[in-house]
Amino acid sequence: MQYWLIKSEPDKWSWEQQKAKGEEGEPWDGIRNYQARNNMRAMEIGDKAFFYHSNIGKEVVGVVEVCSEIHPDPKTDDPRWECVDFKAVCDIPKPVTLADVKAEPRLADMSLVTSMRLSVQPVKEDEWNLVCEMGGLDKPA
DNA sequence: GCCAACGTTGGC
DNA sequence: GCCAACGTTGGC
Repeated sequence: MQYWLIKSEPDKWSWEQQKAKGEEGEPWDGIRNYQARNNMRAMEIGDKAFFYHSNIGKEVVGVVEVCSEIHPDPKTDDPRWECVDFKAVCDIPKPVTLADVKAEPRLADMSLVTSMRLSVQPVKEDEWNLVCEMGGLDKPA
């Protein structure tokens, strides 16, 4: 079981749209970065990820779960690009903003801070637990 | 809307 | 294989 963080501009694909898909989930297509794709290849069904709104909001708004194996990106014929599907798990009661993360010394090594532009990134277990706590979840998702 | 950071592409 | 040019991301 590993933890991740995925970014989306709410203009293009928002948390509300993700939740509306429910159990069916949604392919995380459109990733055109090798490191991000490699992270998706390392995912297993049942892994959890934070859903982060970039650009607008700049906050962690929800928790999703990997619900498919890696498969070709349906949006392109280029065989290099693959993706997994995510389904919504729960809201973050108090969204954790980028400013919150930067203000917390224990999160200084989080990829969100150190690899700002990476759109699919790993999250360490202690980081995961702390962000859950900051977000107002009683116990980590 | 600007611009810095950074990844990718392509010429040599 | 280097590196300049270019495109994209994402914070501000």
